[in-house]
Amino acid sequence: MSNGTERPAAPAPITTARASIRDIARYAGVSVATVSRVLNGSALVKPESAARVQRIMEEHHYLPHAAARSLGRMRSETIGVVLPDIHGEYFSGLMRGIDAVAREARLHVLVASAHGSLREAREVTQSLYGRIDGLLMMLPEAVDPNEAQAMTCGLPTVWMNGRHGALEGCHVSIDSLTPARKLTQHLIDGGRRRIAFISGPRRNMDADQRLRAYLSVLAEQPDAMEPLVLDGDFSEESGYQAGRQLCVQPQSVDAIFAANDMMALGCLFALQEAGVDVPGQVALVGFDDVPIARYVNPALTTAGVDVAGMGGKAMSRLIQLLGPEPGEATDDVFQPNLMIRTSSAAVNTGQGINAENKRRASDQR
Amino acid sequence: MSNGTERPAAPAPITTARASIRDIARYAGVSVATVSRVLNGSALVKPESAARVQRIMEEHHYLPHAAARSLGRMRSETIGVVLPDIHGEYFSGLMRGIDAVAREARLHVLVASAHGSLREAREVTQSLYGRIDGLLMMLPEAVDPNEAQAMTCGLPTVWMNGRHGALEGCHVSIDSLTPARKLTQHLIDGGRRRIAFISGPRRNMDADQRLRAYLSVLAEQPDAMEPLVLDGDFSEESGYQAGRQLCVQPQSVDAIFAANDMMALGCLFALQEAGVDVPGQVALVGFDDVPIARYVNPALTTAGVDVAGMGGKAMSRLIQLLGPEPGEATDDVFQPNLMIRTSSAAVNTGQGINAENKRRASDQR
DNA sequence: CTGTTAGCGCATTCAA
DNA sequence: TTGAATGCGCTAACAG
Repeated sequence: MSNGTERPAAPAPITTARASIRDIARYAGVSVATVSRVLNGSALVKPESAARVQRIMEEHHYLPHAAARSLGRMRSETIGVVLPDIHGEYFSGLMRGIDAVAREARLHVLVASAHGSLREAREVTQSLYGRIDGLLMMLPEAVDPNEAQAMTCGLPTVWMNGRHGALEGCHVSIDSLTPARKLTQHLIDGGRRRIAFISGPRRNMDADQRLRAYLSVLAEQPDAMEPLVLDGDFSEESGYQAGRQLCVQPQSVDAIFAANDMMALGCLFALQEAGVDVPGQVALVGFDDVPIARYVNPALTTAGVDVAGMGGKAMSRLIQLLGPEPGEATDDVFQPNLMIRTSSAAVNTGQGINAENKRRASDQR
Repeated sequence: MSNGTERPAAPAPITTARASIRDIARYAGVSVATVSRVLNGSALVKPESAARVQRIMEEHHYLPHAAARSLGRMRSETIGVVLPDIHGEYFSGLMRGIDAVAREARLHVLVASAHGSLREAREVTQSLYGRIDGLLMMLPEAVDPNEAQAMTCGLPTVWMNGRHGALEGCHVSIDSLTPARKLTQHLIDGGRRRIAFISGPRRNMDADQRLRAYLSVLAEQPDAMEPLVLDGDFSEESGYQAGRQLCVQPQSVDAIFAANDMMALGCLFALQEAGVDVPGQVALVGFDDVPIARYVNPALTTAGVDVAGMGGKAMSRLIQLLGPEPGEATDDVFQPNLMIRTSSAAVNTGQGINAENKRRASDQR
């Protein structure tokens, strides 16, 4: 490419190796520095020169080489996003929020999934070094703060969803504890006492908070039954299975708290298949407020989590971190709103309650 | 950083500017080339030297700088993925498929959304130049083939979902036409004649194929009603609205074909809210087979689209394109499987059919 | 097996 | 307002 010493006229075919800044400089009859200046919008260029350079660049379909530029200015204008996995509405919502803010700041986004593994998270993050200016991190599970700190490779980092021990730095997260407590309490307030819980993935920090909230509220409620926890993994399939399992002896339970909406929906369909009336016989609540939650029948009570908002906030914070005024460590916590809908209507207002359930609920109130 | 001339002992704190390859070379008492060799696993290094270099690298938390490496070898080990937008299961499924293959090949993934705009797709792609080795492209709408070609910036590209005119190059897509025809025919075979269609976004290539399939099958069916197309945009909300609209005069329609599942689900919930029996009074089919489709009640008939599979295939093809044997232009078309479920059960087997519908359906068969 | 040398494409002093 | 020179961190011949 471009070893000629004269100024060729024909624009390079765009499928071929592209012109470099030197070629443009030569064609335009200026120095490389000048081309670099117009590239970066420097004011110290004579308008005519600038125009000529511009024209030549267009004629040759010139594009600056990002890697070279990165190396020169030690900045890639790219942010790395490391996530536990790539699944469903949660992932897409997060990415949408991140992308919206990144685009505004003309930043690129490099996504990497840890595939649920801490080791992979570490590896992938290291291989990002030199390719990104900052990091948005969400680990599949809690780790030692030193370990977490080491994983950033010294890059400016905003942690999402969950503090790792006493880890310093900037955090953005969604509180699960409070709304999960409220949801459990809401079921109790509705006259439910025999509440089952469908858990999320083991070691997942959100799932864990939700479970703990459920357990703690039950513990404070003397006339509630012993906790009943069914295994789930956040998939509708696992919710469906849990629902079927509960249908074997539906009388033993009058409410179900699923750790996320997809499982709640799977569970709902299992219950309906078995002819169990929701919320008449069994109340049901989820977590996340996925778009479909309000459309199902009965509409699903849940906690409205603004994942996109959190992603956007994380990106904003990171951008500030990269700027001249990084500021102190921050910790932004998003509070979900409770979306009380039909699936958790109180027993005395529910329809089609069978006598036994009704009696028991009244007895215990 | 690293201007010393001797060999310091203390490992650099990882929060500080990191050591470069030169520093490591100096500390290890070898040349930069040797360090580079162990970095790239060259066999031409004496084991002892390699071990020593390895140790020094670890002690200093050395990480090679990706941008520098990119520049040196003119390869970034990164793939750019340009998508029309970042929404829902479709996006996450696609990314999951892409990521799975990319990870195997130790490639990074840079995502960029065009936010529905062709202009933005062009801009973002250009700004990716020098940062990526290849491109996975999915445009928000069909464009002129030259235009499309120009947008690649000469980068090896695999096009996803939809050929732009006579554009050459590698394509991977999912056929919507055939399954959409089959779904329409399936409704007719089930005794339905008054079939409405809920459309997707204007100019979307998939949505367009599905609509055309619906129209063409109806045109071939002399005793079917005139096409009735309601506007939608692929969101459950728009499906819900369309469903409500249809409920105003439910007798006028005995089947609904929604251009995707989310709209079908929104529509289903609107119908149920209005007390319309599905599939008794109205049959319903969607497209995509989102995870939830099989769990709703009645389970949704749809076309099973393997987006993750398509994404993975696109990535595989691109990897080949980047290798020593790029091969000829290819065109892989994925055929969705029809998932016939309860929501489209034939009229004579449906339950709770009202007399009027039953009569009409029989008359027309 | 190892070191020396010369880039990769661009940004950025420092002079002019 | 411009150009020449130097360097970013690493790779890749080539010579030893």
